[in-house]
Amino acid sequence: MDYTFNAIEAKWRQIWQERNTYKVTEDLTKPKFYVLDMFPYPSGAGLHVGHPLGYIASDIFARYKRLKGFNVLHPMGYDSFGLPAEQYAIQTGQHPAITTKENIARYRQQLDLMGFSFDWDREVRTSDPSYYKWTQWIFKQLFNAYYDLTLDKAAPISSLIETFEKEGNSQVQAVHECEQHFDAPTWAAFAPAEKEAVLQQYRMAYLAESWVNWCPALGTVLANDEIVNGVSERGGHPVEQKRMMQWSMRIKAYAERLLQGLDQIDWTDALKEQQRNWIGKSKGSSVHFEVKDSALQIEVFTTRPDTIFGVSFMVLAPEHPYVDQICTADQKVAIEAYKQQAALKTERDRQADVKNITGAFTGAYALHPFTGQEIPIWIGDYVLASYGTGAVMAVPCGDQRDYDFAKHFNLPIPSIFADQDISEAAYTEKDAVIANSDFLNGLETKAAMESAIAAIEQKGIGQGKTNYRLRDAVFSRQRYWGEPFPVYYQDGLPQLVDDALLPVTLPDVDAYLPTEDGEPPLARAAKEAWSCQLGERMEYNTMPGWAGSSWYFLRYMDPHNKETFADPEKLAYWNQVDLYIGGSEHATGHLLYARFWTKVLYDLGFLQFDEPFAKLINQGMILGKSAIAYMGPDQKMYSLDMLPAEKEGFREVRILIDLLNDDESIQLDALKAWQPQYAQQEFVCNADGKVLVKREVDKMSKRWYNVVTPDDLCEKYGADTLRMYEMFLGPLEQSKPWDTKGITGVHGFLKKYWRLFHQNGHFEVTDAQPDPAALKTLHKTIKKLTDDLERFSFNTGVSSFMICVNELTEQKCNNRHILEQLTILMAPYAPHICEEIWAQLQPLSPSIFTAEYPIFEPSYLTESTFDYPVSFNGKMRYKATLELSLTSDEVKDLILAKPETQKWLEGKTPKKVIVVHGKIVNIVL
RNA sequence: GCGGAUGUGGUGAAAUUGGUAGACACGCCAGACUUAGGAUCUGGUGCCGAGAGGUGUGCGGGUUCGAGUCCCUCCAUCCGCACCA
Repeated sequence: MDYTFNAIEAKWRQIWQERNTYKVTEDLTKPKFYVLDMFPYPSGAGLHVGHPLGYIASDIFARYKRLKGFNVLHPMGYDSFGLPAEQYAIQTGQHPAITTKENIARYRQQLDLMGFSFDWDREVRTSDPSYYKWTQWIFKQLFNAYYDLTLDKAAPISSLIETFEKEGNSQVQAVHECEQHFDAPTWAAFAPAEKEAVLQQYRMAYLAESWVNWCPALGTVLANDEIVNGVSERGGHPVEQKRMMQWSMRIKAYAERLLQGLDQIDWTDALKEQQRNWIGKSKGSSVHFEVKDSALQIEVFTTRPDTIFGVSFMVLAPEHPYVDQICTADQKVAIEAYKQQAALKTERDRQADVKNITGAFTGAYALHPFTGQEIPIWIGDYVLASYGTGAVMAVPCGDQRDYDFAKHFNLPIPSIFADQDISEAAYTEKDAVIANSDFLNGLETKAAMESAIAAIEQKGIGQGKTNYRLRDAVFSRQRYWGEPFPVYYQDGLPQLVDDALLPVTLPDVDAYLPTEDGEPPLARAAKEAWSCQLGERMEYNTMPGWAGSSWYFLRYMDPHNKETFADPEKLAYWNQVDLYIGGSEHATGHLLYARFWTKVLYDLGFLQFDEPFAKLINQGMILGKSAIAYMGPDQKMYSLDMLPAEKEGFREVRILIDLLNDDESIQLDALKAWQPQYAQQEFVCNADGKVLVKREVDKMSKRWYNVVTPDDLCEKYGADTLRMYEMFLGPLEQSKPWDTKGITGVHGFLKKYWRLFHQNGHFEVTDAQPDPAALKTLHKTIKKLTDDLERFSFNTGVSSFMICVNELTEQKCNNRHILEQLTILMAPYAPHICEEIWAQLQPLSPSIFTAEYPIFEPSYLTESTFDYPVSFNGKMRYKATLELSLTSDEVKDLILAKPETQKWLEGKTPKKVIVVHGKIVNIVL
């Protein structure tokens, strides 16, 4: 009987669906386990073999946990708002909802082919109104919250308003940007617009004018992580800085907790380090410098307060608000010229141009807070307006950029480090002894910092301070295909739409582009196209892509709830995601925002956990191997081995990898039929009459013609083979090029497994007592497999199955007990074939996933003897089989008496003999 | 520049606590069976060497009876951040 994988897989896919095998409900009698994949954006290209890699791993783990008796939540859905569908809509006029629906159908079909154990009843789509109703609701909670520093958590804005009414804002400890101080009567006297303007500076979700990355070609604002090398990630359009009224999220308030929280979760160091980097905590001190002949004080932030006596000038960012006020009349022209020059440069140019030192003198001087010395104030574009206070105290002897600036403009470089040479470069290490610094003299960095901060605080000119690089996240986009805000404007003030009117559904528009006067696409919607129409107008912006993905893992717990985003009891039952698998490209985007929202929801009492993902694994990317052919100047296509040494005039063309034979030669007729430009193609063949191509590793993508789809492989080898092969390729975390060649090995293995049950043309197992050799093989495999799964080593798991089947074949084992246990072990990896075998073994059982996971019994592995490797000076020479009951001394004597030992001793007396019981013998000569 | 990861046969890789380097596969070589095979089976396969043997985990050093694994210097590749005060 042959292994007819196509028929078997189709059969079980249907049965699982009919029986709803993978449906899961809350079950308090079982421990829960939540296995989550990063849900995909359903693109028009469909899935390639790289996408399912993580899904296969998580599916294996989910099935394993289920067999182990856990109640496993393993859902899937779609991150279905996004730019590609909108771009397609702009080009074709087709509503993005239609495109999205079609793409989802295709994804579903492909995912089903792979035999995943998702509970599809829990599917979520971020673009579905029943889902984004709750995204809007969460936005409202953020709007109605502020960060209370005394409680160190988010709290309702209503309690802040109460405080304002009682005592104004002078005693309020909160994260805010409000410069204004007011008492209760003043607050009461504020007009509604004034009150709202104040509140906006406290709200977690707030409207403010901010510098944004504006992409004119796309007509929208982009987040930092949507920009790659200064151009938009999608489309590669230029991006410029622009000041605009935007919704933002006060994520900065959570900087410290987002940092601390990393210690509680099991993620890779690489990923944690990326988040730490992004949050960018630095400790130091603020210092105020008085400006000579002026009431102004310039505040700087420094991480090296110990070097304060080394300050010889100050540098402000060209955009710093004080520049115009302090600039002297005779420097006005130079400063204006420099400011204009700096403004012309895009942020990208400013970054690229590290070598060029530019700046201008304002003519003004600051006074050193300790020495009273006059310090020239310069402006320079190496100081960023958006970080710290937009001003630095320059310590040229201790900072290389300050040093370069000083050298370039001939500013003094006083030394404050004992015995350090600063004639060539700044001394940036933190291990020098401070000198020429009054009360800091003779101190080392750490002590000097402490006493400098103490002195600064005592003088009242600053204080010890922690700074974060993390910026508040811009939350509005001028796009169509995203969540509408639950916001309208009344007297120009933003107001929330009442819960009863949610969701505010996406209105139809006549075109998916900004309006003539630059308003977002939603401004095109007719009044009656809106599901509700309040105030003067609705908010025309939509939410960014990360809105829906910041909480989808919560909705899976209770996807159909109409009363709340998820029932508190269900949230409590499923709790954190126990295992999250996805790509590392989301390190500073999605994974940070999801943690942020989780913490806010926790603070507001909606969740019982404040970290969403307890353990996270990044799967590596599967790369494609492009086929590169060479076109000569004569327009002929040359075989790789027929290229002349001089390749002048030759160009590389990528051709579809499906047109290749196994020996990397082109199927010439197929190429001619592929694209019209090759219909009449002539070739320069090699001696074998072939045209060979070069293979190069690229990202797997349609545009490189190197895509391999899971569909073809499922058809040819079956989903079980593909699942196992993807795992067999190597460690999950590692990126690797896709190579289909090895798949026959895995396919052959499944056939060999099948043959264990079908030796005489029909299914046959014996019920006899299993023999010790088979039991040993089985239990060795149980132990190895379980260990491998617990450390997510899926590739070595597959090897263990191969070893097991090889050994059982060798032993001619067709014992029911042994093969049944093996089948359960293998079911997470190859569910279809194992379910089919199981149905033969246990006809009354509804599914192999109701079986019990095999229990490892160590006694089957106990041995009475051991093959001791005997090594001389650490080099293994021969093996000696000895009883394990022997003591180390007895082993030593027996080994020394062996003729092989005498041979290798070459007449010498061993200096030392090391016996590690049950491991090794080493003889030192 | 800073941070992180990786480096082992012709190829993908394994070696979990310092204890037989190269498991398991692919490929290749030889053979069996077959009208035929992209089927199946058997044997071999790190490199050098006829062999005995030597040698071998990016380079160089160290610790150890013993190092792919621990420590130090350097090199290469990939990823992230980057004028962050």
